[in-house]
Amino acid sequence: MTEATAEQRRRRILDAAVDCFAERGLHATTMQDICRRADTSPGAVYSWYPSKESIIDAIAAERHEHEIHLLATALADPDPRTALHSFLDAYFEWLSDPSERLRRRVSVQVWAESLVNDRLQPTVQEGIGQRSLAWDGIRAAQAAGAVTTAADADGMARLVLAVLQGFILQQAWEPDIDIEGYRRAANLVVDALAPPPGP
Amino acid sequence: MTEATAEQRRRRILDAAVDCFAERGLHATTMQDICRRADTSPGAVYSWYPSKESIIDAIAAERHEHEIHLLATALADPDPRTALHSFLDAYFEWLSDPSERLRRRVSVQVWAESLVNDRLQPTVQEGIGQRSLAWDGIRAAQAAGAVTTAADADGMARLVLAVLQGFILQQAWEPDIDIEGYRRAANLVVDALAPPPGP
Amino acid sequence: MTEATAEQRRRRILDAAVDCFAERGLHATTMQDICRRADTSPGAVYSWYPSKESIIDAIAAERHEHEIHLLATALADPDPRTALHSFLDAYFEWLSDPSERLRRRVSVQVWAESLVNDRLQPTVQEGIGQRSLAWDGIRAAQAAGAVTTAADADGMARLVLAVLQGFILQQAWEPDIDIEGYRRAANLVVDALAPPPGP
Amino acid sequence: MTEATAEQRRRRILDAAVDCFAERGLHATTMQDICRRADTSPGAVYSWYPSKESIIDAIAAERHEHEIHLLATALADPDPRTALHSFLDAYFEWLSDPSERLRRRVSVQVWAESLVNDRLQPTVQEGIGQRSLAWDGIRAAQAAGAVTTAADADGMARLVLAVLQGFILQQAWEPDIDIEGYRRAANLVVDALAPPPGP
DNA sequence: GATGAATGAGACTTCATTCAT
DNA sequence: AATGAATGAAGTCTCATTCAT
Repeated sequence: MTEATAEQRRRRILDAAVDCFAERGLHATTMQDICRRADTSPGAVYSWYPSKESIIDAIAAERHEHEIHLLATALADPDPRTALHSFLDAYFEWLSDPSERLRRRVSVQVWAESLVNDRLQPTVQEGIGQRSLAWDGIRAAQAAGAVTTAADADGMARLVLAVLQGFILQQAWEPDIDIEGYRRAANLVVDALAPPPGP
Repeated sequence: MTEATAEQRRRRILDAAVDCFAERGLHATTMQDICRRADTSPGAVYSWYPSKESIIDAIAAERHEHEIHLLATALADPDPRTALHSFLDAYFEWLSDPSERLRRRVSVQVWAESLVNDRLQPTVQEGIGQRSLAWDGIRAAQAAGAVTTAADADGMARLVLAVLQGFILQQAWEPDIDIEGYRRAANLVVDALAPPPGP
Repeated sequence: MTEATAEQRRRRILDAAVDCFAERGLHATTMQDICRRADTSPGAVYSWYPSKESIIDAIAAERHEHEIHLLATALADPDPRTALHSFLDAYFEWLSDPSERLRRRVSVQVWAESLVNDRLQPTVQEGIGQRSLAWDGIRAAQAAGAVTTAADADGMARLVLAVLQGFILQQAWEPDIDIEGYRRAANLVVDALAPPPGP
Repeated sequence: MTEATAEQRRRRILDAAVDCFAERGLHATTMQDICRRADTSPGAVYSWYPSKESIIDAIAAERHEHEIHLLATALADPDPRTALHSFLDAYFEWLSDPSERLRRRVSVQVWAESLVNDRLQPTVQEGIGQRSLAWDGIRAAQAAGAVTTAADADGMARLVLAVLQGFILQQAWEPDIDIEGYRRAANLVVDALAPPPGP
């Protein structure tokens, strides 16, 4: 069996799991549900993932990787003045992608799970990792005079992440939420922190 | 049995449940766990709450009531210029109360549960209710020229709530988070939306 | 619930388990089988024994206790000349008890299980314990000149136990085995080791 | 494929199975375990043995054949006076062979299995067969005046087998058991039954 | 002939809920 | 009104066996 086929099997299982978790939740979803949706058998699933937990882990890890990637890419922007805006732009693009909607719903559930499950803490709460990235970016921007020093970088990094986390939550609650309206409001925040260069 | 005694019984059960839910999560907590912590028996619990779900509902409802109260009180402020700041102040006071820490942890879990459980939607997502309150307040403030019109009230209302929701999440992850630092950053946001009256 | 009732419950479960184990074996017996035979539910069983393994352990322990008791009682005989015969008499009495037949069948299965399950080793192989008791008795008898010194006590202790273990096995295979015939042969052995006092 | 190659394949599978069964037991051993140890695939195994049970059967049969051979050879001894000793000598030689240790461990497990599995009864309990052989031998010896008639042949045959079965069990429990010591004790038994010719 | 991924029945165990005491 | 032993449906996971390649 080629690695490509293996990847395909894992992909199918993970996608099925995301569907189920989004629909019924992490705990109410049974392995049978996942099997049914992936159109396979328990044995087959267990040959790729050793437990239900490991499926949740894999989903969390994938999601985490994606977020780190988003942040790292944006902060690679050489101009600290625009890095924060770039990040927000990229993030909102993801938030606007309807095919990622289920994944975002699952994220909220993984947040909750990570509070009571040490296993997930390294992965999920390395939103801490995100924050530290954000923090670096903001400090660089402060040093460049691009970001206010009226609050410290740590608080601002958390704030920016909260603006996005809160939105993920609200969007999960109300799928038809007005993304653009929220985005405009969010940009006011970023402008407040990193005022766009004046005339 | 007087109503006062009854209230006391319910209180004990709910407090025990919050402890357990905060520690192990909504699903990993068993009724036995709750009984043990409340120092009572399953039968006794079931004579006050007809199901585990109803206990979760009661906790969610209590929490919801509290939030609505916080918001309503702040928005009762006759001066739209300061209402938003009042709200934030009151909210941060609650966020700083260590005895409420467990309750906040449970909130995150209830958020997740409400995504997959229609039963909780009216209660929890009436953050929608909150939002509508906030929205009213912000529109009033806009009308009074106290809040920018660069974004619409709905987006701003969501934003303010997101700033708080995101913080609840982050604080649940990191209990020792720097509240004051975050608060300063959050105030920058509110200032950006509702600039404090100039000289 | 009184301790007597509790004991009764455990007794019923253990007896049902012995029946099932004797009939189908340790592994082929399901918890459902045991429940059915004990006329109870899985939950009830699990409130007395935390696992299927623990039921096996309890049976092994009970059996072990009984054997130690048999041996200790016989060796309490102050006359080393007759102690060995007393022991054999008591043991054969047990071997002749038809109501203990199933228990003996289970013993054989526990022997096998103990070979691959560290958990049972202390209990089952403390046939070692038995042996050491037997060994003490035989040494005492040798010292008293009641037992030949043509072989050492350890080997003879093992031999006596083997004579009984082998018979348990053969009896499990052939329930209608001739006990008295075997007993006469076994007594020849003991006579060979501990010649009855001459005229 | 030559019969020699086929035999080699079966040999490898059986040897692997013995290793696994000795280590983990008949039931805890999976077909995968056997495949891994035999360095082959499930499909390959199934083309030689139609089921896991049939592997166990084959091992039991092999063992049985070996025992019958041992007994038959010894009883071929024309002198009834020495036949019993010959048998014991040959058997102890086998018991002393460390390369057969695992096989002896498996025997104990097969004993247990044969109690609950009709399939194995003909093979394993044809220790009955052994006994009948032993019985013939002993009766011949009794007739020749070489064996006491203080007990009947059946009981004595069982006794001799029990002495060996019990030792297999004890040796399985304690691999470092003192074989020679036991052997000396066992010889006392045989001497008791069949006193060596006097001077 | 060999491979090994897939199958799916069935095992052990948990836990929300009930009800006789 | 309280107790807590009992219930039993349902969940996760295993593994003997098959069959397309």
